[in-house]
Amino acid sequence: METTHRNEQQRSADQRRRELLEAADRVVLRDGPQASMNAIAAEAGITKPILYRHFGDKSGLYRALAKRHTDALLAALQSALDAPADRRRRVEATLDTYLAAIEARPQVYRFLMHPSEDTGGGQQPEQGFDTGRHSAPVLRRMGEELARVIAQRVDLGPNSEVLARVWGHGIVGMMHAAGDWWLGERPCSREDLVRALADLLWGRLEQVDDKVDGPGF
Amino acid sequence: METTHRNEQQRSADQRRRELLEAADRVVLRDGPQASMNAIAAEAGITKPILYRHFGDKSGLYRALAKRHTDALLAALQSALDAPADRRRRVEATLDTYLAAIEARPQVYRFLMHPSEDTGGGQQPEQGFDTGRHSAPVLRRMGEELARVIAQRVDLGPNSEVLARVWGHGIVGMMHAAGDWWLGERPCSREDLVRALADLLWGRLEQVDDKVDGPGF
DNA sequence: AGACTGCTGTTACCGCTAGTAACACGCCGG
DNA sequence: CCGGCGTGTTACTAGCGGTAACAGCAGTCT
Repeated sequence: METTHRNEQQRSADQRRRELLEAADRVVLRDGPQASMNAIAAEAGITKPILYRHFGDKSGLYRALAKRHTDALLAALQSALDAPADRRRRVEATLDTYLAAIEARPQVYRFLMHPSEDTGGGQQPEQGFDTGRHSAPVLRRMGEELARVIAQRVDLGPNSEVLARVWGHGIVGMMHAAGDWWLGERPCSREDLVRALADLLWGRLEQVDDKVDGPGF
Repeated sequence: METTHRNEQQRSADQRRRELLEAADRVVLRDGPQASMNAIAAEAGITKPILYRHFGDKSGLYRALAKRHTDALLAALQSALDAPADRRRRVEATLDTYLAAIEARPQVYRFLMHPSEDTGGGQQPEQGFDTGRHSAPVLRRMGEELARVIAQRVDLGPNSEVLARVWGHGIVGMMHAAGDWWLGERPCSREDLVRALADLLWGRLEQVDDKVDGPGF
């Protein structure tokens, strides 16, 4: 029967794909985001063209690889965001979830934060200089998700949609940059960092007093 | 005289270096951050080994190139940060300065935001997985500068130093992420974006009301 | 049976990259 | 005249992403 054959083939292909992704995961965790296709193929016990048949090109493989981790991280953040508690506690829980994730597996974090890798190869001169677009896809998705939650739960008045998206991306960027710096220098505990960031979001920048010996304003 | 000769040589070398940097600048502006050493050498009218004698390797050239732009951007931000006005206006002016800069020259912005390019070449397997460290140097410098200004002008109570650095890097990350997203989608005017971000920093997240039809909290 | 199709896998290659070794010219002080 | 020094070149290596061309093995159709 043809359909059965097709299904078996399809199942086998999907299974193969999963195996390849797991092998790629191991190599990326070991060698960092610049792991070569050759190394990944060797880890999977095969050769390069098979990888290319499955994923098209390197960025295809990396996108598939990133999607798994991104989905997992976003699910964790969603559950923190949906916890039954007041807003301050939910914000702190979300920050802590993100920071705990990057603390637990910095290599995965580093891989996820790499931007789209551009065109990589050397053929097309990529004539059209596309604007900005430096951030990693995971940050975009987190920003959009947070914007959705903000717009859904909070009354921001007119222009609420755009305002929510600004805040979503801004807060995600704040979390990311502070987390990246903290991960490199470890200047304080995770709890302290969470509290400091939540304080910042809670308007302490407005409330704190000027220093009396400051430069006059 | 030997010293005269030496000085002339030195002056000439410095001038040459500046010429090379300007050529590299043109190529990076045209081809993006993945501009090749060959292309840069051709633009400068010379060949590769000279570039390598001047800058060591690609990341050396890129660091020298980035330093110029970073210094210029930081100087502009400093003057906005030092303007004689109240704190809210200074914050808005600083945000607007940054956003205007990335809006005016997105290619430069994109180049600056590229992280350290790792080891690039293929020699060392980079066995020791260094932690995080994804952010571009310009973001680190901006974060540290802002932290310095905050710690100097604002009274944050105990642990003020660490707190100021958290806020510095966090605010810079917020500005960067929101700016990157805005530059790609242009969902609103620059003034609107500045106001939205300043509002966020000014504690509106605390003040806004829950939506009455929200999921119950 | 035999030809055909589709999938998996290989080897061998292309053009590109970063980076380097080795050699050639000019200019200056001894 | 000659040995150093700085400037420049050509020609090369090793590795990368990506691909063409081919080999073997299933199952299907005539």
